[in-house]
Amino acid sequence: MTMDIKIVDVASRAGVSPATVSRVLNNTANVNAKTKEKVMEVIRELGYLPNAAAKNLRSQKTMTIGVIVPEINNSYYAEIIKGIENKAYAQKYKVIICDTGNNKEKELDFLNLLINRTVDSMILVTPQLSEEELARIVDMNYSIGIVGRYVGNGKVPCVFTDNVKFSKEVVRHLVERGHKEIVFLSGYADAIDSFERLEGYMKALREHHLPFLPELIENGDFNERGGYEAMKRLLDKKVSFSAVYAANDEMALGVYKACREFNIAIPGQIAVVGVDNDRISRYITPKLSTVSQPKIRMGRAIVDKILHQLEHDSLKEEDRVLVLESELIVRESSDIRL
Amino acid sequence: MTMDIKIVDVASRAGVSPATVSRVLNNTANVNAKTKEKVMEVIRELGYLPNAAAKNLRSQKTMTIGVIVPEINNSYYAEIIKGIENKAYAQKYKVIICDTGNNKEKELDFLNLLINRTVDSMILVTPQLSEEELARIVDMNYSIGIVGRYVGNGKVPCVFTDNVKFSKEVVRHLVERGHKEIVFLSGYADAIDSFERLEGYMKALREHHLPFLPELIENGDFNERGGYEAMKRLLDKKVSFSAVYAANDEMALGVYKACREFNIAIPGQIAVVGVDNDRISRYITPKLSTVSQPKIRMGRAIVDKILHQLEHDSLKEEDRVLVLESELIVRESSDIRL
DNA sequence: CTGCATTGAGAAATCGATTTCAAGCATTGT
DNA sequence: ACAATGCTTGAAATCGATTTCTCAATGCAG
Repeated sequence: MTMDIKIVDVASRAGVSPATVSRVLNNTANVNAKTKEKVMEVIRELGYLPNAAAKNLRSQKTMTIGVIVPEINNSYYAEIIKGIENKAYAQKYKVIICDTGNNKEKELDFLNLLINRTVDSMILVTPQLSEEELARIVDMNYSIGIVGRYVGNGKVPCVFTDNVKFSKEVVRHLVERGHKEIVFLSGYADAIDSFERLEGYMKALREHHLPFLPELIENGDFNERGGYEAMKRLLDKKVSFSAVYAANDEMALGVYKACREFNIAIPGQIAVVGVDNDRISRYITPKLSTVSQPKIRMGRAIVDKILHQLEHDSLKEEDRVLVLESELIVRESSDIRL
Repeated sequence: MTMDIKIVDVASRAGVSPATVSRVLNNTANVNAKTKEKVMEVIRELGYLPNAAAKNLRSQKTMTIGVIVPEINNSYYAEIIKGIENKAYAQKYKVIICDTGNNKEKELDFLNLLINRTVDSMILVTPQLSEEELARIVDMNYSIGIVGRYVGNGKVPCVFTDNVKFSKEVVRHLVERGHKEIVFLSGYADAIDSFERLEGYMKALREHHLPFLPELIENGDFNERGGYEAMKRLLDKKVSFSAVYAANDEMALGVYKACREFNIAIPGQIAVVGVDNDRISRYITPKLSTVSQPKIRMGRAIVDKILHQLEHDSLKEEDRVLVLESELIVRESSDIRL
């Protein structure tokens, strides 16, 4: 064990009381300039750093926020985390992470860090919890923030992109390229993102006076494999279609794989569009059209809101919800006139 | 503010002293079965969780480890973090992360969390710090672990793959395919990985009785752009070569880009091999030959060693260092006879 | 039935900071 | 010259758990 240096050590060496050292350290009251100088000198000399646990206990703050993501090794979440960490660090906060691996148990367990005061606030990225479950936490006056979905509760800051809006844009783009039979490849059927993207898809169809054909909807799981299998089921069904809108790039990769296997040309025979602007979308052949979301900015933004709320104990409703713009990036996989 | 439940609340409600509640909670001494049952019931009833700061302060432990990586949104580091987080969680530890963005200042600053006892241990992934700097920390009896490079100091657990060994394998593979003039694209010239990969490259040349030509070495920065520019410099120099061994996949992507621009066929005119088995390497055309490292396992392994050392206050030398096997994956970009 | 070991549980000390309370001293105004 | 005010500072309380110390009650052997 290291023999750590404590505030009393600094105090006695500087010939003052611990209270004074604390005052110098935190600039929390006037201290004679000379005394202050002496104390600071001793602090430097001994390389003193205040014990975190003691500080946390007394101040009832930890300067730490927790982040819960489904999968940390997925560029979408990794970038959001980067945004969160960078902003947090700039505000002197630390970040504890939890990779749930889509395990709701772990998500719930991790929320205990909020209750036992390990963290001051918790950011949930596309949580599995329902609105009611979130509400219960907030009602106990714990601070949480959500990334990736809208939350009705008037106290929960949230940051996300408008799934409905960009989905409509994707469909419009495909329609403009002459497509009339467009498949929608959903993610988890119960995920809010899937739902909203489907909603945008349907609204766009209506706006363009195209019929909604239920057989053109298939469920995946947001993973490559799910996209691959969904695509094979579609091909088996022998329904006719000329374009696929996959709820994310991962599933679009699955579509690519299936097409390669069945010798279907992209975009010659089938156009493909994904969502997320995963790095791979730019490198794969043909380059994948996709929707880019400002992931790092989303991370930074939620931290902003949470810390504002923590410090001011409130947030105006118009500041609570932030809808960030997403952008349709048309690349080779859909850029062809039918 | 929530009115948190404290141990005294549980105690009074159960008609016992806080000491007894603590004993029940931590199984640290005999408690009458009946009393114990009653206490546990009250704990469940009130949903009591012990305040973390108080616990940390008294027990001088935080059950938290810090992780410092250069870039969290880079699949290589993200996977290592995943391994760390998963293993840590299984052992009831939390993980605080730091994304330095290759900023040594931030790396040093973050190490203070070790000194102020925010974390029990710190894992550095390919740190910028020198052996001496690391030694200084360890000599003050702080616990650290290293991923991605060997450390001489007899107290620092480290986990890595043998750069020299797999570099020799890469060169052997290229030589077997008939290449004699092989470029080595280094990462940061001062990074340990660059150095060791270069060493392996040189040793392999010697073993195969090939001359070492300094003009075939170029420096990059481990990023795509660096690889791209290095490749252009090489082409400018008009030296002759038929293969490129890039110190990581990122730089190999840069090589791809340069080749596309100059209409050089891969692998027809130039073979390319990278390192890391980045997800993209499998999706890009032509598929990139690369070296895969067991990233998640590396993360899990370092946590194992650190916690063992924390608990037993020692580690046998043979347990301190772990060299994991890497695997050369030959794909299209190099799989052709010259 | 006495003496000694064992079990069970409370009172109080402790971890290392911050903050309140009170007081000493100097300065200013009348 | 004396009260009032402001500036510094230290002593002690506090945050909420864990752990040591102590002692009462019980069990068991002789």
